[in-house]
Amino acid sequence: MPKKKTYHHGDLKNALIKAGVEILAKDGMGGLSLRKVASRAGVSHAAPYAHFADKQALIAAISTEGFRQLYTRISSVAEEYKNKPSMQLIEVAWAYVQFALDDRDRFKVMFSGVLEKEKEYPEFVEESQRNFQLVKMIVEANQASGMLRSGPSDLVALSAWGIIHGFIMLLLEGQISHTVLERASLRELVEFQLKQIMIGLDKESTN
Amino acid sequence: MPKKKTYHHGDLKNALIKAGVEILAKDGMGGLSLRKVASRAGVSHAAPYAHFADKQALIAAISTEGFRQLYTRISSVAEEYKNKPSMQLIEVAWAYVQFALDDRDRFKVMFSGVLEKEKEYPEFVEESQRNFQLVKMIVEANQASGMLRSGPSDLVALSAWGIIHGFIMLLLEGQISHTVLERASLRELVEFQLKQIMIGLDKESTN
DNA sequence: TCCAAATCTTGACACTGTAAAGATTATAGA
DNA sequence: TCTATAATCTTTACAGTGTCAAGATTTGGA
Repeated sequence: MPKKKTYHHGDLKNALIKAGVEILAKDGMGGLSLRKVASRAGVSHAAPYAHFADKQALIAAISTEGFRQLYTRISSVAEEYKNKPSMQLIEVAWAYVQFALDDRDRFKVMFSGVLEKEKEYPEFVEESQRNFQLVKMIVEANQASGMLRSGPSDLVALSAWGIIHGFIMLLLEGQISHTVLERASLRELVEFQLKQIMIGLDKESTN
Repeated sequence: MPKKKTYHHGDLKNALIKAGVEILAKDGMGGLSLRKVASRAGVSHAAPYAHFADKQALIAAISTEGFRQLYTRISSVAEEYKNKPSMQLIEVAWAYVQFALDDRDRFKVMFSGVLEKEKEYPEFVEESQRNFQLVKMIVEANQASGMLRSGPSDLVALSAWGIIHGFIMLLLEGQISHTVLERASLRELVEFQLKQIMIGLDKESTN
C-alpha cells in the first residue's frame, strides 16, 4: 500500500527513527543530521521537533530501538540452545558480535557515549538494563550447567559481557592487528575469548 | 615566561591540541568545535588550517597524544612491578582504568570511533599499535611467571585488554548497575575481572 | 638583502540545531 | 454533528559550525 501524501504523516516518529538508522548505516555518525533525517522521512526540517525534544532525543530513540532488537536476537538464540549448555554461551556471544557487525554505526551509537545524558531517557535505561538482566540469566544457567565458574552472577555476567564487548570495540576500531585476524577466523577468536573464562580450558599452545 | 603576543604563535600546533584536550574535559565531545579550540588558543577561527587539514585531523592528533601518554603510564607501572609478578597485571589494569576515568571524554575519543578514517593518520595507527605491543609484552612476562595461561600471546593479550576495556566502556556508559557498584569498589571489580583469566583463581562464592 | 614559504587574519558560504509563528488536521466533548 | 482545542507539520529566522579563498604578516634561506 503506497503511502498517501497527507499533511499528517501518521507514524512520523517511527519513520524518523527508521530514517535515522538508515542514514547511520550509510553515512555513519558524522553524516547523521536532523535535517537529513527529516528530509528522508519526507517532511520539513523542523517537523521532528513535534516528536523529539532535540537531536539527542532522536539518538536516544534510535539506541533504545537497537537495544530492543538486540534483546530479541539474544534471547531467541539463548532459547534455541537452552538444552545444549556447551554451545549456548558461545552462540549467544556470536550473535552479539554479529549484531555489532551487521550495523556497526548503530552499535557504536548504542555503546560509545554519543548519547550524552542517558539518564534523561528512561526508556533507554530500562531497555539496556533489560539486556543486562538477560545476560545475567544466561550466566546463571551456564553456572548451573557447569560451563562457568560460580560466583556472583552479576559480576560474572560483567566478565562475560565485558570480554566480548571489549573484543568487539577493539575490532570495530581496527585495533586488532591484521596478523591476528589473518591467523584465525572471527568466530575462532570469539570462541578463544570466551573460553578464557569458561571452565575446562584444555587448549594449550605455544606463543 | 609569559607568552609574547606576536603574529606568529610559535607553537600553535601543540597549543591547539592542548586546548582541544581541555575543551573535551570541560564540555565533552559535543562541545568540541574548531572555532572554540582556535579561540582558546588565542588565534583566529581559521588559523588551525595551517596545521590541520580538517577537524578530523585535530581529533586524530588529540587521540595520538592520548596514546602517547597512555603508553608512558602503562609502561612505567609495568616497570615498577617488574619483580612482583603477582601484582603486575592488576596494577597495569588499574592504571589503565584510572587513565580512562581521569579523562573520560578523551578516552572515548581515542576508542569510540569519533575518528572516522583512522587509517589515514599513520601516527595514530603507529601509536595505538605500540600500546598493543606493550600489552603483548606484559602478557608474555605474565605467562612466563605463571600468572597467565600459555597460548598465543597476542590472543591472550586481546583477552586481557578486552576484558578490562569492555569493563571500562560499560562503566563509562553507566551500563554497570548501581547494585553492583554499591557492593564492591571499583578496584575490587577490576581485580575480579582480571582474575577470571588468571591462573589460580581460588575465590569461590555464591550468586 | 630579498624573495618564497609558512603562518595567521578576514570575509564568505553552505549547512547545522533549534526556536517562534503560522497553517493544517485530528479528536474529544457539546 | 459541530466545534474548540490539541497535535502535527511548514515556514521563516538566527546563531554557530566546518571549510575555503584571498590577503596580511612574519620567518628563513639564497
